[in-house]
Order: sequence, then structure tokens, then C-alpha cells
Amino acid sequence: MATMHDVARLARVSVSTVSYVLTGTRPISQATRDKVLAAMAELDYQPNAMARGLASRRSRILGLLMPMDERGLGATETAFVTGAAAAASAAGYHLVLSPVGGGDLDDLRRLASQRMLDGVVLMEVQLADERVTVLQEAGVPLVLIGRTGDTTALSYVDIDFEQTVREAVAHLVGLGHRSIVYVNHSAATLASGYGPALRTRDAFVSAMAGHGLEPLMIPAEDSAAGGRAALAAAFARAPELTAVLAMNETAIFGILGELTGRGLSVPDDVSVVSMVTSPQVAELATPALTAMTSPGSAMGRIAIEALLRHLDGTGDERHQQLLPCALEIRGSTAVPRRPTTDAPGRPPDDGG
Amino acid sequence: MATMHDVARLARVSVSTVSYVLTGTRPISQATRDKVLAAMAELDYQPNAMARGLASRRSRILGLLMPMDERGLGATETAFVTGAAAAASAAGYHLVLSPVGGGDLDDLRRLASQRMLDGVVLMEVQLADERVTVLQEAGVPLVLIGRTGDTTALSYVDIDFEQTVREAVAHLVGLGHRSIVYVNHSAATLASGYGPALRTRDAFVSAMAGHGLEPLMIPAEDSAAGGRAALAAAFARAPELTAVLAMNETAIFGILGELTGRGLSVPDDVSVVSMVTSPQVAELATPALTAMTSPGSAMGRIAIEALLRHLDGTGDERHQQLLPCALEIRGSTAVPRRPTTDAPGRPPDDGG
DNA sequence: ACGCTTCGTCGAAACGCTTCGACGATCACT
DNA sequence: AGTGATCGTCGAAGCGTTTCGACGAAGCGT
Repeated sequence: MATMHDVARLARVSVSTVSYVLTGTRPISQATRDKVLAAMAELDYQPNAMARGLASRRSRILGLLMPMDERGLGATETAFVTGAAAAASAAGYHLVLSPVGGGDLDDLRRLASQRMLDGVVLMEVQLADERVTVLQEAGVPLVLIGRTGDTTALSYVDIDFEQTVREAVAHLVGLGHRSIVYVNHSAATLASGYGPALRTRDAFVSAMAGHGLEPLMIPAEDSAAGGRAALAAAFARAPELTAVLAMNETAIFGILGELTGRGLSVPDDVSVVSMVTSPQVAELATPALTAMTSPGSAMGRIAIEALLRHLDGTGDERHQQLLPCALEIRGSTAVPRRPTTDAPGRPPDDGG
Repeated sequence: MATMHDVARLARVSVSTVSYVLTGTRPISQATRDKVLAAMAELDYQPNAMARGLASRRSRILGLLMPMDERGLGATETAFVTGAAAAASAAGYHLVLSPVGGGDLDDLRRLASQRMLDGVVLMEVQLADERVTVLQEAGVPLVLIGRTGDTTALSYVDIDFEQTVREAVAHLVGLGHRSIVYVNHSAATLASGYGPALRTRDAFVSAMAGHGLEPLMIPAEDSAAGGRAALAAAFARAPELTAVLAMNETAIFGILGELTGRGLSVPDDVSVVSMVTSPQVAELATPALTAMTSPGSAMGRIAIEALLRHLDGTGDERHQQLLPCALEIRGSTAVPRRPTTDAPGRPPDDGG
């Protein structure tokens, strides 16, 4: 393995000159540059990443931190990861995948102090997330996917849940639905302060209110069985319901199964919209799901790009961006068979 | 940020002594060790990863190389990744995620020469994979998830497709099915030398032969539409078919939809077995799919552990391991409504 | 022709650790 | 008491870069 010394000797220049050619930190004449480049090519030289990292105090390694609890990642999170990896790679950076749960605060501190990571993207952020504090104290440049409750002085990319819910509800209301249930994540998840669950809940309430409709939200465990149970609960509370809006990607298949089991057809009897869903998953169902398509790999990419901008130091402004999910109409939504409105245009008086 | 010098000064020992305490490379008396440990604690010392890497020529970073082509990872591949990340993390290693396609051979060479990666796990291996050669030439310790055609001198973990197929077929035959179609990946994928597709094809042929049955394989594009088309083709070729075995996780949902569309019930009219599938995905379908459950995160973990054993250098033997998928019976398989056998035990004469 | 910048290059000092050879002290046997 | 081992520690030489200060050579205006 050739070193910079070898290159320098072959090109008959000093080591520092080779370094300047490589980094462009100082002007080098074309003639010298060519000599050096030729020597590098001949020796098949590749700079040693560790040495470079030590000397420059920049590892060119970024971290992607995710709690890797229970069942692996969903399709949406996976897209974040691949998007981030691709973006980092394209920028000449490496991306290390670190499973750091909320409990491993000490691990995290250690990781941050090792000076191996130039910066970090944090996934699956809670509304109150101590990991953010730890990282900030360690002075590690940080971008969130998701966001905490207080985002002052923080950079983040997150889904625009407010708008996503509003659009989904508008789509259903536009079709003529008046009784819409929102199937959220589990009660435990809500209680833990999981941002997406809380934000969509609030957005749903206000979106429904905007149409003069009564909001009904049911939490569901992250499983097919949870979806079934939720649907049963929904029908118990609102027998007239004609539309389901579901945040819970896992539960939604249970919902579909339960619907079929009750002899109800999708979309003729009940319309279903899946929130924050990848197209691949939406296509799995029969009929294919009308869904709010998550920005997927773009989120990961944008987070990395924001992080890199931080590192370049030029702007130390925060990057705060919300990405809406795009409504993609497939086969699971339609005009309800028997509209529940008494008269079109008139606000309904179903306020129990 | 405290350095080793600071620790040494505070503990009134030499720098090398501190290093020995940290690495255990040489014996250190209990008294000295305690002093040093106390000093480290007081200064909140964390060794600098880059410096350590440079001096020891071991970065403690492992690479996970995957082509990140088209549509992100499936649930099975995602499980490999998370399993690998967890195992690396548990062993005190970092895992970098590198998207390196089959075309980026130069990128790969560069990556390998940077001396940043102590070793590498290569995913999505083709039967003839140049990346393996590049890595071997660069002298990077290597473990495959999947395997090439010639595995001499290579370490790998792979799924035992032979046995998985045999078990799946045995399950169906045991239920009384005689006409079974195997829905594989696309013709293009087969032509590209994708190991799993080829190996399951051969295994299917021989498993069916073992039962005296005629094998029928249909390739399918990786999409719901591809699954539908494949099922249509299957019925055209074998109208009497009562069971589908599917390798193609994406196509299988199309198959189910098409079955329902034709007024056929699963499992009463047609049984369906999904190969190399994660439980989460199997649960998504209605009815939940009987499936050969992929070893998931275990594969990633085993690959990393084998790689680490290589690095420890003790045994430079290859690690070659095949993991079978476990048959998990759910709701998509049953005794066929009308068995296609003319007489039990007698080999059928359906060889057209 | 004079000083003054700017350009292009060099040598040497970090960066923070590991590791090697050396060396006194201790210990177990003769 | 003498002789090797073994143990515990130290100092110094790297590891392969980056980066800083210095310095001769040009180029400029006057």
C-alpha cells in the first residue's frame, strides 16, 4: 500500500505538496500537479482514511442513529436509511448505522466522545428525547428525522403531518364521506410521546372540525390483530362509518381483513386511506391502497445534505423542513354507497 | 477532550502504561490499573477512534456492502442489515452501510484501499460476482450473505434453499396436493445469475421429482401485477393446480388478489406457501400466509460474527453455513377440496 | 531599480494512539 | 548466593496525514 511519502518521492516533491494537490488547500502549479497525479496513478495510491481523519480532525463518517427495538424497520424507515446512505456515499462520506436505544444514553455519550463521527442523523425522535441533549452537549452536529417538542436551535426534517392529514380528510370528504374513523398507533405509543401519533391525532381533530365533522380516533396495536380489534371498536362506536384513515401501517392489513370478514367491500362499502405509506406496501393490498405516500428516501437524503451543510460551517443556521406526503389514489377509496350526509353542502348535525 | 497524555500525567504513569491498561496487551499491576482507571474516570476520557485506528491499523469498522438499485430493501434484507448492525455494535464495532452496485467496481476498489474497513460483509451476491474478486485482491476479509458459484476459500452464510424448498413441497404434498406451481423471480433475474432464484428452481425440480410429480415453474416480475400475470400463466398451463409456492415476496400479493378475483378461495381451492418470508409480511395477507420464515436478523448476526472471527485471526478457516427457513403454518394452506390424485400412493401419470 | 504582495513549494511539527525494546525488580530454583 | 525467567513499567519510534510558518521567485506599481 503506497503512502504519501512514496508518491512524493516518485514525483520529486515534498509530502506537503502532495497533500495540497489532494486537498486543494493551497495553490499548486499545473506542472507540479500533473507530476503528482501521475505518481499517484502509477502507485495506485489511496489516502489512508484513518491518518487523514486523525490529522484533519474530520473523519468523513456520519452516523445514523436509530433505536432498534422490537420488530425491525418498516418500509418507510428503511427508505430513510437507504436514502441517507446513498446521499452520504454520493458526497464522499461514509454512513455508520448505530443502533442506540433510548436507554443507551451512556453508549451514546461514548459514541459521541470517540470523535469518530463528524455528525449525526437521529431517527425516531420522541417529543422529549434525551438523546438530543446528550448529542448537543457532546458538541456533535445533529439533524433530526422527526422532531422534538421544542425545536429551537435544532435542525430537522419531518413529515408535514398536519397537511398530510388535512389532505387525506379532504379527499374522503370530497368523495362524500361524513363518518370517518382515524386508526392511530397504540395507546402506549401515544403515551410515550411519539410525535407522529400525537401530531396526526391533533391534525385529524382539527381537519374534521374544519369540515364540521365529528372526529373519531381509535388507537391500535401494531399488528394485524390490533387492526381487527380497532375496526371492531370503531364500528361499535360509529356503526354508520364509511371511511377509515389509518396511520398504522401494520394494523391496516388487519383492518382490511376484518372488513372482508364482515362482508363489507372496499371501497364500495368502506373507503380506506393509508397514511405515510410506501408505494410498495400500498400495492400489496387488494385493492391497492389509496395512500399518503411518504417522502421515503428523500427524507434521508435531505437530512444528510442538511448535516453536510452544517459541517461545511458556512451557514450555522438551522435547517427546518416539513415534507408532505403525496396523495396517491388507488383502488381503496370511492364515493360511499349510501352517503351519510342528509343534504350536500349543509353542515351535518351529527354532533352527539 | 482529554487525551491519553492527560490521563498519564494525572495518574503519574507513562502513556504506554495507560495504553496497556486500555488494551490489556501487557500485564499491569492492580494498583497501577486502579490509578489509571480513576484518572480516566475523572477526566471523562474516551480514546480517540481515529488515532487508535491509525496506530493499530485496525479501524474497528466493518462494512456492509449492498447494491442499492431500484426499489429499496425488502423486509428480509432489512432484517439482515439490522441483525448485522446489532451484532457489530455488541462487539464494539461500527458498521458502515455502503451502497456499491455491481457497476461501481472502481468505487469498491477505492473503498477497499482506504484502509477504513477492517472487513466486509457482502450482500446480494450473484453466482459470478466480480465484487468478490476485487475485495479479495484488496486483501479485505470478507464474508458473504448468499454465495457465488465457486465458494472455495470463501466464507458465507446463506439460506438453505434446497432444504427450504423440499420442506415446503413436502408440506403441500403431505396435505394431498399433486399439482403445484412454483412462482419464481423474473426471467431477467434468473438470467442475471441470481443465486436464490436458480437454486430454488433446481431444488423445486428435484423435490417434485422425489414425489413423482411434474414440476411447473413460472417466472414473475417483482410486482403485484407480475404475480397476477404469473398466476394466469400457471392456470393456462395447469388448470388443475391446487397449490402455489412463491419465492417472490412482492408478486405473492398479486397472486392472492388474482385468486380472489377468479372466485377461488385460499386455502380451500388453492393453497399458497410463501418462501423466504418475514413473519411480518406473512401476517399482512388475509388469510395470513403459511410461509418458510427467513432467518432474518440471524443471518446478519452470523455473518458479522464469522467476520469478527476472521479478524481475530485465530482460525483462518472459512465459515460456510446454510440456514434453513422454518415452516410456519398459518392460514393459507389446507387439504385441497378435490385432491388431484387418482389413487393415494400411486404415482400419477400426469406427465404430459 | 525598489519594496511589496502573491504564488508555489518545502520542512517540521502536530494529531493521539500502539507497540517495541530495554531495564530494574521480583521470584523460583539450584 | 547465583542464574535465568517473568513481571511491570518506561521512553521513544512510529502510523500517514494535515497544516503552519518560512522562504525564494515572480509580478506589480512607481
